[in-house]
Amino acid sequence: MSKPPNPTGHPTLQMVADLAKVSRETVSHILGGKRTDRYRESTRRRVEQIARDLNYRPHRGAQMMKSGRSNLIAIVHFGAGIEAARKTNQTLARLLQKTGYDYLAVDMNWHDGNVDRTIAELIRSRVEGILISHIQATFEDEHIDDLLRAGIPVVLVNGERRCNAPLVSNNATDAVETMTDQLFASGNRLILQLMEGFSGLPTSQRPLSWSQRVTGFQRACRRHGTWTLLQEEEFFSSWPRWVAERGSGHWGLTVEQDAKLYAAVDKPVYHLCSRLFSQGPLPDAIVCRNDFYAMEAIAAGLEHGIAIPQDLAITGYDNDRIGTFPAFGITTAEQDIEKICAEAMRLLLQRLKDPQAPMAKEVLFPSHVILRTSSAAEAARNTRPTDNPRQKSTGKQKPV
Amino acid sequence: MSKPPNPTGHPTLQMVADLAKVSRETVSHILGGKRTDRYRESTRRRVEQIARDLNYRPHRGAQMMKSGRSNLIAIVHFGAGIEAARKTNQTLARLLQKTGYDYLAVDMNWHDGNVDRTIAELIRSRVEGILISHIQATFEDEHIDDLLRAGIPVVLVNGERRCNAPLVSNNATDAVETMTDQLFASGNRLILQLMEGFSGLPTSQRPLSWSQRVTGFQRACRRHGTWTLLQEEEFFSSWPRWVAERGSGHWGLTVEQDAKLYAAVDKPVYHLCSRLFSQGPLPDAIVCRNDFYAMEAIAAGLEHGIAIPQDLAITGYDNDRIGTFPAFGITTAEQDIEKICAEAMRLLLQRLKDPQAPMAKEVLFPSHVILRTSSAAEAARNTRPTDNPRQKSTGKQKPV
DNA sequence: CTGAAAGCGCTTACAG
DNA sequence: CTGAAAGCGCTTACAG
Repeated sequence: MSKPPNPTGHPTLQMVADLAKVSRETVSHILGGKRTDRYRESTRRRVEQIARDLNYRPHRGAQMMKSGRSNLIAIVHFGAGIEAARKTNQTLARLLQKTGYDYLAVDMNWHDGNVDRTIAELIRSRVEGILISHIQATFEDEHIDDLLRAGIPVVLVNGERRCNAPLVSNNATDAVETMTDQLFASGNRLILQLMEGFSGLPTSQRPLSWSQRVTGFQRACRRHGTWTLLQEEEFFSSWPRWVAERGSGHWGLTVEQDAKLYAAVDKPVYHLCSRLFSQGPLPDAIVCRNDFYAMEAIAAGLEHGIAIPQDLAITGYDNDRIGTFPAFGITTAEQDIEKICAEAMRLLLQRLKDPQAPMAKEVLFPSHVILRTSSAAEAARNTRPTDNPRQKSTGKQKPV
Repeated sequence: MSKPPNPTGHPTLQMVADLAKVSRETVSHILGGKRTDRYRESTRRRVEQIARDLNYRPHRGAQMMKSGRSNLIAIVHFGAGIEAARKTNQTLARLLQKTGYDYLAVDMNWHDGNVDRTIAELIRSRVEGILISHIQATFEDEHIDDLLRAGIPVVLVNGERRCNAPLVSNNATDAVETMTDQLFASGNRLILQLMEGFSGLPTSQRPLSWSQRVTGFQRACRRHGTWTLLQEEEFFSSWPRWVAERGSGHWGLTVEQDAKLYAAVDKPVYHLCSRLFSQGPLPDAIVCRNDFYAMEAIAAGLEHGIAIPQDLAITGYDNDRIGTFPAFGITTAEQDIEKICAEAMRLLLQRLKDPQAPMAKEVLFPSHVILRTSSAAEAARNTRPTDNPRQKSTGKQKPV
């Protein structure tokens, strides 16, 4: 039976069927690519042509309801200000396309921090699985549990641990250890690592990315000398003593900054470095959490006439585009995003196929160190006048 | 009649109704917040409690189908590598939440450049309206028409024009004119503007953001002296002559770079500047398309021992975070993203309410110039040794 | 104040 | 090879 156009004006399967003089079922089969052998070539072509002419698109809601599934996997992310996060999301999307699933992108930064609302929405959309990329603190264990209770499997990609969901991520430990090793090997004796702090929280409960970086740094420091953990204020008050001891050994200091300062877009590393650079003396090197923060240190250095790496070596993490300019040449580490995403996808698909299957709780892939000029690890640095806090330099990079 | 849990395991309205000993309709009304006055307080509370206990979420597909609408507006964007784009998307999302619509975020960068597939998906999801943020060349007039033909209104936000869809954007003309004016007023005589080229395309058909920037630059140049448009190779071959004429007037040159080079993440401005800085002589100032490219010029300058602004002034656009560090201090312009997004939203809602209503084709909001140190517009520059291409500098910023 | 019924647009198992 | 029928999970207009 023919029908008038529906209120939203979108053509329906019925309209295509009427025009083609076949039943709706036939159209559904032909357009869905199922049982195409059952129909005459001429029928098939007629139906396809009419669907095209009408600009017919199946109604996703109706398909979902009838087939009992959404065919949808959600990629939940938290903005994409960091290049590595952007690449992760894109890679996940690309891999997902090959699986035949459609995907829903959910940017938590667009949701006014209302995690509950987002979760309700994901369940409402009946997504069949969820990949959470670079999870942030606002997304807590209970939120994951809400999803799992709704029968939706969750895999965490490249971020922190959460109870009851497997995590596939990079392991920064070895890369940071290698970079720190190189710094000591190049003759640096007093090295700072700048990290966000979590006052009160026992070290064992710190986020994974924090522990990895600190552990890597710590290992290299202990191999060459001594490692110490300091709060920012402790650091500034004890700094002259560390400098005085520089000659007598190798020292690595992890400095914890105020977590709130660090999380806000408030240039925590720039501020610490500015204070340090203007009162001096300088450390030999600074190990930063990522390239973004390394750039803050470089900017502070430029402002205070401190040349990288002549006066001070710097390392980052994540291989951001900004670090590739020779003027900055940030020594960094690159994650194997392709492998990480592929493994995350594999775990999710496996769980979708068999919800009971045993599954790894955590899979970590090592990162690859990229040596550039900022760490001066390639060409050992010249002897330098030490402990001159305000020494000027040319601002010109040594040719590589 | 009671039912077994459905295959996907999600609780249904029926289950809530059964447990509450009421009909499905009652549950629908109560949970939907409609006609709450019709039911006893006790019924309402019982139903709500049971829904919560079951973790019931309505099936979006079923709601869509029954109500005949999706209540969904899509925000289509193209990655968010640029901070201004990120802010635009977030602002749109925030404003959308106030309207009662849900939204669907579609990142075109996740779609392997397959615009047709994305459009099919948007129609399939029966979105009721679409906001396209920072539209790129791959999304063409015909794509917009496909959406309009499906009865879905489209509003373009902060990007380029497309036939048949209104555009709400910023107008860079005045801001670029102001920045260029300031450069001339500070004593600069030979100024370059670096832009992506569109070889063959008549100037009138260039993208809006191109025309605005070039027009603004042109106006300031014409007021102070002469303006010329050059292709990159023409520029390099004629450069010595321009330098020779510097003393005799004020000159503005817009240099068109290879569009493909410019679009790819291949540091076009960095490469041009490196070539220019290594062969010299220097211009007095360079006007860049945005802060991102201004940073490329600064990086090239640092590499070649050219200090900003002592040896060369630079301006950008879009007020990116990187430009706020005193070491870079990029003079820039900031869009009124809040106003732009609010107006775009207004247009879309108006069209949704009345598809026939007459509507502005284009609404442009001026940008606000932010003077920083890179343009040396605040403190007139010192007299400088001209035409010394490899002159070294301290790399240290003048204190502001 | 409450409930029975119709139906949105599809897909699939089944009958012919 | 093709079609009639059932039904997914909701909402709404309507009857009581």
